[in-house]
Amino acid sequence: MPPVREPGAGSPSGDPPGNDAGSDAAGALETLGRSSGPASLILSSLAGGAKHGYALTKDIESFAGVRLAPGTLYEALSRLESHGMIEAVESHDRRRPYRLTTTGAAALETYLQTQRAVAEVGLRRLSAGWSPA
Amino acid sequence: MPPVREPGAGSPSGDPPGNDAGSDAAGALETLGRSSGPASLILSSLAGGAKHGYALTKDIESFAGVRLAPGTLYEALSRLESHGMIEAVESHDRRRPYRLTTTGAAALETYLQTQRAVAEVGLRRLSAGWSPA
DNA sequence: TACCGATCCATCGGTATCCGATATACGATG
DNA sequence: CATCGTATATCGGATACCGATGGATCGGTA
Repeated sequence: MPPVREPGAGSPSGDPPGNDAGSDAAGALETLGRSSGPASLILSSLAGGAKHGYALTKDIESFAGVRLAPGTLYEALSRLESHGMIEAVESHDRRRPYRLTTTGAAALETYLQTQRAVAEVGLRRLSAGWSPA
Repeated sequence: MPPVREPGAGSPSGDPPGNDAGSDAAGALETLGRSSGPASLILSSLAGGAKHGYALTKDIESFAGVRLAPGTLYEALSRLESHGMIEAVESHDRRRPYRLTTTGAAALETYLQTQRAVAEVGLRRLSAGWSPA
């Protein structure tokens, strides 16, 4: 994904139409889930330490206020694993914990920075007054 | 949506002021689109002024690096309109401009604040070191 | 004039994401 | 010993999202 820029700082036609190569971590995250909704929540949760599915559900609910349905959770989990963003941890009881990989951490960081920047653009526009000119 | 809180970690700057929205505007936004991907982008774009569909596509691409497919755009547009988040503006030429409503602006603000806070939780966890303890 | 690329709106079919319900099973608590 | 919280997994349904397609209009230029 190209860097976030706010128009007005004069960049006439700087955007190359050719899309990003897709080989970088941020692009990869975006292919996981249409809007990376559950995926980024799971990765953020695992950034706080390895957890199994049920613990993820509760952690995500506490820090984001979102309760992921079981289907959503396990599907996203296996998708993330097959993309090398997370990996399973050995266990002998019922639980199947997952851990963030280096790839996953890098992808998450880039993604969250973009998310935050985009949110700030919106908030800035709102406080500048959106009423009809 | 419940307030965002990070368990066990002090929040130095991620200080959401007493932001109980009072209305369920934020919750309503979340029902639009699975993860409010395109919807929040459209609303953020309109927060910068009324625009028609094509202009939205280009604006969103410039500030978020995301190109919305036509189908996605017009579907989201009519969904947002039917939920009272945006409204059509009179026009006599080809263009069909839309404008943010008060409801839409309120929902967007709450949503973006949550988004930013959630992103900051993830980033904080990442910089605290996610490697296995 | 004739052409052509950029602008502008809209619909359709396919697909994967997301969800809720359901099934199974273990451990503690009453 | 019944019930609740923990814990994982799968299935079917709904639909958001996407890409392709199809027009129509406008401005520039050869």
